[in-house]
Amino acid sequence: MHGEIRLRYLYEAARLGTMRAASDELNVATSSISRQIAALEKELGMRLIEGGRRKIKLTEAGNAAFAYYREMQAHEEVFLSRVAELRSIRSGTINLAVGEAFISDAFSEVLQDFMRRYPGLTVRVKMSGTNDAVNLVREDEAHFGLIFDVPKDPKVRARLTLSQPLKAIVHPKHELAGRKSVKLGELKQYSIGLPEDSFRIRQIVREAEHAEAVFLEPGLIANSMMLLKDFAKCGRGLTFLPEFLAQPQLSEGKLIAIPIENPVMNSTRISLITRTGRQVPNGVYRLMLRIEAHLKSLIAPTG
Amino acid sequence: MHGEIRLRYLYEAARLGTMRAASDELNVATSSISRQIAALEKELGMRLIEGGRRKIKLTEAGNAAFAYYREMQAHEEVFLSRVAELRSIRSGTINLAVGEAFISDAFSEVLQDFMRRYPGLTVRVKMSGTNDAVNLVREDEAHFGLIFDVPKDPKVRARLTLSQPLKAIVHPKHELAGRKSVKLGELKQYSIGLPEDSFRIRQIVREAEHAEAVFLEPGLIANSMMLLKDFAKCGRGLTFLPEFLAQPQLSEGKLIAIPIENPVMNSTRISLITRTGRQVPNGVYRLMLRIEAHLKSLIAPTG
DNA sequence: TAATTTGTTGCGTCCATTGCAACATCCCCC
DNA sequence: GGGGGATGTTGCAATGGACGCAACAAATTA
Repeated sequence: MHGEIRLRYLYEAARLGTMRAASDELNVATSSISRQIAALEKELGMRLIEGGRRKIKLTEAGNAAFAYYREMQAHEEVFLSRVAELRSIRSGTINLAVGEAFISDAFSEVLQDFMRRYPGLTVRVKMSGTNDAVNLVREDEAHFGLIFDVPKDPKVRARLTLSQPLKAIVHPKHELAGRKSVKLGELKQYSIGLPEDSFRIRQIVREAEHAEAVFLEPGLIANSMMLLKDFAKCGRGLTFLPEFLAQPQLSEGKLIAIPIENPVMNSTRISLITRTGRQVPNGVYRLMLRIEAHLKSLIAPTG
Repeated sequence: MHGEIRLRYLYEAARLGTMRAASDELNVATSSISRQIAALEKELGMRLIEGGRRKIKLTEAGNAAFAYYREMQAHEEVFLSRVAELRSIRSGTINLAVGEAFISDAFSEVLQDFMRRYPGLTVRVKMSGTNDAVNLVREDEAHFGLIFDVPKDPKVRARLTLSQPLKAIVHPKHELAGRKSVKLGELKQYSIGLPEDSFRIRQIVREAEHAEAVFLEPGLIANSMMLLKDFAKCGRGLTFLPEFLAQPQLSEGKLIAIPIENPVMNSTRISLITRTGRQVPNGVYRLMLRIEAHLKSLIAPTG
């Protein structure tokens, strides 16, 4: 039934007592009111108003229609206000896909700062491997993504790409601490912490190993960057991380980053990606700008 | 917004994944789908589907619209089934206005028998004075009414009118029990039970008293016919009731009805009334027929 | 009973929705 | 990497429903 107007007319007529009052209120001819109500009655196969009287009085079916319309009205109102909320960035959900390498103190600080500024916004962060993150972005499951790589998929575009070599991260008192750079082969003798196979970092390390025909035996395999960082921080061994991930500790001198003489490890980049051609909501756009600024400020002075 | 179709199209398109599938499902041109969705987006001032992709993917606002439509759909379904129920007499409410004189065992038996036959129907009985009952019928607050009178209001029509004189009701062992008839004046010496002033019966009795210049002092004033009947039944005194109200006891010989030699008391009638020109629902009509039959069967053999 | 108000019906008009067709774009598969 | 198929979008004409005006019937009020 396409009886939205029909119901509306019935409702107003019943509410105001006469069709003419309703027609006045709605700025339509009385005949329309009469016709639409009649049509609705025909459609439902029942009388909705008591016949043969002047003032409008609803039958039981009429009352049901009346109540139904009012309820529908309330729901519509809720819906519209929800849309209005969404339109004015004050509400909504931002879906964010971040690759393995981004969960750091500084990053969550940026996030929390943003959320403090837009209290109505919900930011949902999905941490996953780089590949998964790309998929999430391509399928519009995430508004944008942060990955430790540069996208090859044509459906995914990088808004920002920053060079971010993998470096050897060690404790200041570590044997290698003073070195300006190291070769991959030299590291065999040290205790090494590496992420799981599913992590892009691990794959890159593997590529580098392969290129130099070196095989590194990790002493620690973890699925948490934090854990690997802590592993280095307590001096037990070294790990490979993009510099920005260890930024605060590097500044404070609690950790040291040593460049690695290997083309693969040095050509890595991080990207902020969106689906090609996608127009993101306002709130999402702001968070994107914020994160871009953060990444630039973090990386520019360093590398 | 007259966006019922718009929402429907959006819903189907989202549900089926493509506009074409939706157009196929809905038997409309794909262009309509596209246009209506675009119109809805313009109306709401937001994008509802993710742009620049093949398969339809809803934005957050789109999801809100989707959920809204589904909910609305559910409500409509409920409404329609409610109407269907009402249409097939199986459900609904019958509003019944009965005057003072009708609350008897036999009457409630008829009612209960009817309700047993139509379990979905709700019968709401409003007992009141005759005047109130007439008003309820005139204002469509009651589908029909049973009154101890004949209506004078042109807006109210009597479907059935039966003569039903007020008689003196006494116990078989009462002093008057053997009499074929009595005059009003003779009753002064007996204990009499009468209803309250608001009852039509009382008014009629008062008219009769006035006509014969007699004043009856009631020993019992009650607002319950049942109570008055019991008053007579236990032999304490007499009361005035229309015969049919004491029917079962009269048949069983537990009470005796004595005609009164007074034109006012003998010209009283009961009526089944409806509002002039009103077309009553099917269920109501059946109950009406049932009650008419009951009244006729009750009264015809007696008088 | 006359006057006023209210709901209903006939007829011509207007606007939204539709279908068809051409087009731009995208995706898949060879 | 290039065609073939599918998808969404836009232009144009046609259809149909809602509308307004006006005359009418019914009912309430004076």
